[in-house]
Amino acid sequence: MTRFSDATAGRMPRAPLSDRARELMAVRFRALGEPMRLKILERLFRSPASVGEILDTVGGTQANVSKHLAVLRTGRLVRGCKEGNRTVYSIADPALERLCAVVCEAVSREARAEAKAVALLSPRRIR
Amino acid sequence: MTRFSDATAGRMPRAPLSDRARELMAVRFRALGEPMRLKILERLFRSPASVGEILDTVGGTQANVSKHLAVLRTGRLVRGCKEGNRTVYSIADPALERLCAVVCEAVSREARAEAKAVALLSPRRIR
DNA sequence: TGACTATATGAGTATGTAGTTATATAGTCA
DNA sequence: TGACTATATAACTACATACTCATATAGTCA
Repeated sequence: MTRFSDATAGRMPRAPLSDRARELMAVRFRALGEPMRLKILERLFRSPASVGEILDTVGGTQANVSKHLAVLRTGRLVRGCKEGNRTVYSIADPALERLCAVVCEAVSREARAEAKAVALLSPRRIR
Repeated sequence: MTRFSDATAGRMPRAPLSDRARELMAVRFRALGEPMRLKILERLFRSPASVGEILDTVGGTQANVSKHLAVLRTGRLVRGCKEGNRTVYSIADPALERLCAVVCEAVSREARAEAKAVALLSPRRIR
């Protein structure tokens, strides 16, 4: 079996990961690496929703959203549950929102830092 | 400026993100979505290292590693520092290891769950 | 200076993937 | 049953990106 054994809270294991483990991690990160999919997740963080409801929030075509949901399913980030006619999607891993929030904050912090740097370079240039 | 304002610890902001914010997040996640790059980061979690040292650990061609490092730089996950002849790379964001560890553990957990499920389906089948 | 070392980058190829339109599948309701 | 609704998938196009090989850039050391 794949060696994942010595993962420790907040730190990466001391032993190198297996190729398989890195591959699975990459699938998951790749699934998060697309704005439309982040938008879909953002919707699902609020509450579970059917494809139609997601579509109302994020826009785009039904086929496209459906395919993005397939990617998210494959990465095990969301789970789809048939309810009669519809499929209701929900977040599969409770750690996911925190994960996104961490990156969201990092990006936000840097954007602010950059804005400040620009302001210092050209003070009062924009009225 | 881009609106990132109301990020909160561990939760995503209640207000929808801007397209720009989602784009920046996606760049970062995409940078993590590649096994070779995860391998490089794994090396850098241990300590800063020059391209040559990274190359010794992760293998592959110099050109390829160099390009992966460029992607990681663009995503602001690592930082390169010229030291004479060499460029020494290090992790740019201290939150990064935790981020990877969270995903590593999630993947690990599911791999174990799946292994157990398989074992239940075919008990004692493999001697 | 010239030979050497370390790193980055360009060109080219192969593969992946986001998006579209059209269609298939499957549940509901008359 | 047939019409309708909700979702998934196939075929296609356009574009991105991982990799390779070759070359450029820039520092070191004789």
